[in-house]
Amino acid sequence: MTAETKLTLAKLAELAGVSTSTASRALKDNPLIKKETRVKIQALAKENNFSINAAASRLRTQKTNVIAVILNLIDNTEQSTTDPFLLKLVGELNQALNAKGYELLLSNSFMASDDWANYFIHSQRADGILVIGQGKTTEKIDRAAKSGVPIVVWGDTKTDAGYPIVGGNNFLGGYEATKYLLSQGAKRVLFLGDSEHAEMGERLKGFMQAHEEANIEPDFSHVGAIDITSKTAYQYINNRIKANGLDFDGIVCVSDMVALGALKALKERYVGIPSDVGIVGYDDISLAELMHPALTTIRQNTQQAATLMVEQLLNQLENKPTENQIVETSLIVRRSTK
Amino acid sequence: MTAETKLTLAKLAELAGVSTSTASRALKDNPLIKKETRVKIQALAKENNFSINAAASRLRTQKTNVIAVILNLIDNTEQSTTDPFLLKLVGELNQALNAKGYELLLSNSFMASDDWANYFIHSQRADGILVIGQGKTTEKIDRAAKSGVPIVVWGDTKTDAGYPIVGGNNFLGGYEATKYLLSQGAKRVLFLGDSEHAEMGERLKGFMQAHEEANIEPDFSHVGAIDITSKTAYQYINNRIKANGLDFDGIVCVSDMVALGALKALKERYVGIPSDVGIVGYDDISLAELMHPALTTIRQNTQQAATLMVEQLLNQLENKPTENQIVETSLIVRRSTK
DNA sequence: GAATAAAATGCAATCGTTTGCAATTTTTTA
DNA sequence: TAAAAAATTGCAAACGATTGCATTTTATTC
Repeated sequence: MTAETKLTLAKLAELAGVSTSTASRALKDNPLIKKETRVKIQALAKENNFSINAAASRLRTQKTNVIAVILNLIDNTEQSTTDPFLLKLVGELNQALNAKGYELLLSNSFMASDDWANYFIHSQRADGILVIGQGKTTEKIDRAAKSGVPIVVWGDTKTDAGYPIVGGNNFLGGYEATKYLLSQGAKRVLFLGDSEHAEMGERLKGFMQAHEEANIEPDFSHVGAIDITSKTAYQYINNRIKANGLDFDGIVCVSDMVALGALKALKERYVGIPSDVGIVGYDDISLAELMHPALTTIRQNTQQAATLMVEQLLNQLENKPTENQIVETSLIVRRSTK
Repeated sequence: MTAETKLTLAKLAELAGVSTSTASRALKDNPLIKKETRVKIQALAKENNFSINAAASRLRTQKTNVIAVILNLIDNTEQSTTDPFLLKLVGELNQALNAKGYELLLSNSFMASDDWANYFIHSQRADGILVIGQGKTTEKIDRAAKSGVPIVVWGDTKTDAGYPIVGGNNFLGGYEATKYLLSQGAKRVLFLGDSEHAEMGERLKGFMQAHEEANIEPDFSHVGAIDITSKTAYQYINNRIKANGLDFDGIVCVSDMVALGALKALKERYVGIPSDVGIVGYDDISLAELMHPALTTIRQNTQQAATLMVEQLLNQLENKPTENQIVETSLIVRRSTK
């Protein structure tokens, strides 16, 4: 029915009785073209459901208006595909990018070969890269950045790298979480998370600092180095109690998911929360307040995070200077702490 | 440093001392080219970090190897950006698409104008469209499909549309959830969800059927028609109890998120779960088993869902026949029911 | 009303690949 | 060893939009 041969700019121009150059300019509202002509062509385009061929346009302009977002998974953990915080961030990035006229190409670090600069940028699939998570090693990121590709990373802002990093104030987050627990009377606080991971390492430092200020010697046996999933947290707490009994009265978790795992293990053993053990999570995912007890946690403003990341990336695309950015972090007190 | 002018196929060919045609074919392992030449050029390409210009390639071949995934949000609900189930599905789709050599362009229904066929396909941004959710009206989907665009929808498979739909067995899910509650002695079961939404409507039918088989007259006052978020569920249960007292002893929820909201409201009022009220969720998101009590729920196999959707889409791209597909659905019994 | 300036439009090259067909080289056959 | 067949390679024309520059049209000035 409507199977006229595909509508191209040339045909549209012909329909309008102008040249393709005029048509092209008219569609972009170029003031070089008489206003009258512009509106006429624009109307015609709308009427005929015309839309510019992106492939051709990209080839010609050397610009794609696409940004690749890479979920930088920690190798074989299933974390990221599932982690609500990261996925939420993806959603926010999508909004933020759209608002600036960009589209979002989603990737994870498994595919897309190892050479991001080539795969995404030189191949003209995208104009820039947003990486979610530093992973355990920043090798790939560094390589891409070194080759001059516009790139922004969500991670630990204390890392001094050749590219802008946007992240929460992890030190402060860890500090406040811990301080709050201690101020409520906790004496033996556990840190649950993998401190080799840069962001988590910062939080651990905050954890230490809070102890120092409270004149409590942080007991390193209380620092649990585990991979960041609820399942492992659950197992860890279970095993620990089995082995040592309840030798702690507070937990600082590196994510709400981890907190949930811990919470479950404790509840199953009838440990009172917050009476026996206080728990503080991290991220403030939407479920945190639905928990019972509702989870005290450190909120990271994902919307702001997305906006800042996109901002920094656009700065690079426009050759403006860039800098690391810190996202608001705040302690949300709920019922899992006294 | 490495700022030689950008490497194109032509230059690579020159380096190798062959024509661009030969180079092009060699890179695709075309048997037309002598094996020896092929490996030589491939090696050279790897060595020089060459990668084909996607824009040019797409223009020439009229194929993008990109699939657009549209989160078809229900207008101004904040649902989808947050809903773990939908985001999980996105993650799985990404994997499934990558496995078939496609990339994933993420969109939500807010942007991308209203004319998907044009915006994504005719403009050569993508080869096909995967829609997550039917929304309240399928208008946009219908329009896109009518214009002959390859499209697959996640939704209610009972809908008879001009395009393949992949979805869970919603009738069965609703049926089993309800039947289980009734079999455990529940007498007044609430259905929590918006039955105007096609998938939810099916679940409601299953709900009815189970009642019929158990010879219990489903009391329509027990069908709560609410928008599907945990917040509204929480409010609904709160208001209801305030108004009517505890006039039910079981809840079938249309999502785990809704179940969590309900759960929270009940717990706050010290309603025993499952002793006073049994709850069954839907989706089996990763948090379901972390709840306390762990949530009985209907699991939908998202991985299978993603695989089937991609399969149906590829069928369309290859002009093979397509059909609606039903994803495995199973009752996972945990502690929120007797 | 002619000359000049300003505004509007069109020409044609270009972006980098792919591919039908023609041309060349190598192998086989008689 | 020449002719025919098979195996390799190269030529050149697309794909559809954008844009510097030239050209035409319209408005302004004297």
